Amino acid sequence: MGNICLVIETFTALADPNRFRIVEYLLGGARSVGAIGEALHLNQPQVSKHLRVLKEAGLVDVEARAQQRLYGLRPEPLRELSAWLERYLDVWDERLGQLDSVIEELKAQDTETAQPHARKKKG
Amino acid sequence: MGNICLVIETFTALADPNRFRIVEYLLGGARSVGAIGEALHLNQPQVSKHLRVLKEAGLVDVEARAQQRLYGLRPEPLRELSAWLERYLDVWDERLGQLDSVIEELKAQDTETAQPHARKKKG
DNA sequence: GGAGCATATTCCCGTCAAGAAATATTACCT
DNA sequence: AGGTAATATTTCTTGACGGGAATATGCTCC
Repeated sequence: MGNICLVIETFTALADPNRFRIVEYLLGGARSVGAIGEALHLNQPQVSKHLRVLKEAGLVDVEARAQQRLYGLRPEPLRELSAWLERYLDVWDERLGQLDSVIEELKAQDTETAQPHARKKKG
Repeated sequence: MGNICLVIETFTALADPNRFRIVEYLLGGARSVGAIGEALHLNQPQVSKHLRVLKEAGLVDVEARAQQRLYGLRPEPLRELSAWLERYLDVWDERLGQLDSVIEELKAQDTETAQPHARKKKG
């Protein structure tokens, strides 16, 4: 299980609309601070500050290129998020499965009257 | 593509540690307000307020049971979140694939000197 | 219908974070 | 080294949010 605090930090970082837009924009590839600001109509200090938060959350990393810095996405936090999410999706799928088995059981009981040949899945 | 604002709303709702804890707790099944407060050491008004936010984000729903109300998780927002996430994971897997093909290409160029028999993948 | 429990809402306060403008830092070029 | 472009940081203000206490609503049972 990945550390929970990191997931919350990811949520916090992505809860801000402008940071979310930055991340979405960076999905197209690493970009400079100026390019981000121009594309998203944000002034430069805002972009730098948001990138700072994203960097502290591990969502982006920097690569110096001449006098500008390219920010690009880092997969790790969203992979952790995915791992966290999976626990929930699994539980729901499981519950669906239980529902299925209940349905199956009902069907089995139906056919049981016709043919004495039913099986149960779980113990 | 699910609506983006909903994903941000999900992030916002889960960015608060106590709301996050509530959601984690509810993964074990629907619980009453009092049970949540007792389990997580939160006083009742806080729990109600956090549940309100979670409900407005669609993360929980309520079922009245006698004089108490049972709050349970709703799968939809986290499924949407999963769909959003998949775009990112796909891109990264894709890039890994490209990296693989680059490596393959380099290998091919290596063998090209030995045997004149190399192939390229992409046009 | 009143008593009592479970939950929801309101009010107030402290804190924190985002936005804007100005300034500081860094790196490249000549 | 000075000039300039790109980025980072600071300061300030303001609005939003969480926590606590008190109060309001709703439901059940007698």
